[in-house]
Amino acid sequence: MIPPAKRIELLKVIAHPVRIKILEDLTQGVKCVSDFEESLDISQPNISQHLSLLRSHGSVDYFIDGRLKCYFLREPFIPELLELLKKEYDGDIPAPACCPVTKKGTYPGERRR
Amino acid sequence: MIPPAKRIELLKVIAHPVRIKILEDLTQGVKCVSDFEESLDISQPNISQHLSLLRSHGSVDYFIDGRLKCYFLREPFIPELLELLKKEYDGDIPAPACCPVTKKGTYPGERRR
DNA sequence: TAAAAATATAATAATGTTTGCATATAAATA
DNA sequence: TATTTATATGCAAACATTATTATATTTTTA
Repeated sequence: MIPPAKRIELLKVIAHPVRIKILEDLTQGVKCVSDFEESLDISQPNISQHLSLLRSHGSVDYFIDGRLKCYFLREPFIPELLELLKKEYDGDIPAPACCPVTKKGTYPGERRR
Repeated sequence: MIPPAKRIELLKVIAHPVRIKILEDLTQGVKCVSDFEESLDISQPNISQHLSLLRSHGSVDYFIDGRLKCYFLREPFIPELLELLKKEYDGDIPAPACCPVTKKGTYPGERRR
């Protein structure tokens, strides 16, 4: 079964260094826009744009409190993805023992890298 | 700790419907380019382009057997990601009980959505 | 009520991604 | 050796993403 288009879209939206950082920050708790101004070193409008994109994809939402907007994580897929991103692996998947098992059958050429 | 730039780059490369499908196919075993021609419904040059991008990021590699190129998964992060992508969640993360806990202190405005 | 603070929006330029198409390469076969 | 098969490459057009700048909106405070 192939992951549905929506989930792939979401993945694409998340896959940006600034947005990853925003989401990482949000796993620590609620943050308002000016908090991100401290941790992100990009302009305020740019932060708002990234937040707006994340919100439009349901990744985050906010409460309004006075003149602050207090953002929080909404999409349960995200914390697990962030965990996976940090995971370390030792070595690659081993190359398959022999090839090819394919619709075309086996070809006579010498196998090599 | 923030996932390093390389891993985010990789995520971005993976986050494309065709490439997800290619990687899904490869979790089933070795595939050559013409196998993808059957399962993907895009042109052969386009398939080669996607494979080439995946290879340049270390996601896949191939053996040559005759005139076939037999692609296989190389990046151990990928199978786990594909699993996670298929995972279902029921409902969003619950909104935090109260806000805001921020550098600016608590603002007097009424909290609301 | 005017000014300040916090955030958002719009327009734009720069950049990057994706695909389509034509062509190239390399190996196998006739 | 000419043809066919399998795959790759190069280039350009279409499209999407990103950051920047200026400005707008909303709320609070003076």
